[in-house]
Amino acid sequence: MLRKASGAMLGRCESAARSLKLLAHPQRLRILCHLADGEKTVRDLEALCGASQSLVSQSLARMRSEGLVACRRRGQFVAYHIEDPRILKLIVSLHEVFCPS
Amino acid sequence: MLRKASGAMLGRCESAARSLKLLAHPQRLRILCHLADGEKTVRDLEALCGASQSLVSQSLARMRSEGLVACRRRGQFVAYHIEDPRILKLIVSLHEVFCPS
DNA sequence: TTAGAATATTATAATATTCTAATATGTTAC
DNA sequence: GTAACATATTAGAATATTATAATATTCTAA
Repeated sequence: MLRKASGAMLGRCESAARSLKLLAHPQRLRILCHLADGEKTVRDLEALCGASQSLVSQSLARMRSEGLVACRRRGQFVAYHIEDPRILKLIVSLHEVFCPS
Repeated sequence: MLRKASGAMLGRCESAARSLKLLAHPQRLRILCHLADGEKTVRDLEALCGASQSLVSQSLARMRSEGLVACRRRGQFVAYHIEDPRILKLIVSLHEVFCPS
């Protein structure tokens, strides 16, 4: 018994895919994994991920514009955290699935 | 306390990102959601997703080449199913996160 | 206010992805 | 065999993504 996909399903897949696209990149995924561990500054993330300042900043900007992360200034630094609780849940799931202990 | 990302983490992010890239597309995500519901033929998926034969077949081929799905011939048809149990888990997680009941 | 460090932005070349159309292959029924 | 249907593959234009380099902004300390 095949039911045509509902409009709701189409929309949810669009939306989920848009978020997933941001996770589907090694650099951004690494950033999110580190943020899942707690707030980090751009500088921290550069060091943790071994990526250039520009790339880290661009990655964060893109994820910020989609509401995945948010930031606040801490003195000289800008500290980022995961803003969307759904993304945090996904990172946890990804860890369970891809990082068996 | 910042620890540099381990080599293992780098590798796992690469691998997870490679899989996620295949989920991060509305058309392919729809296909996977339908397959999570049970085996489907290419023809079924064309109808369910409202996509062209070529596109559905290409999408399936790409996911097949990465081991996400597998297929078997059923008479005149070819029926696909989710092959990688990790992908099935992810689809379930995505449903929990993006499709609140 | 100036220097220097941290972050953001912009432009761009290189590369990858997506979708469509055309064609090929495989299967069943006759 | 051939017709008709199901699936796969190929080629290609349109578009999107990525990483680097260069520059701009924002803050702090002196």
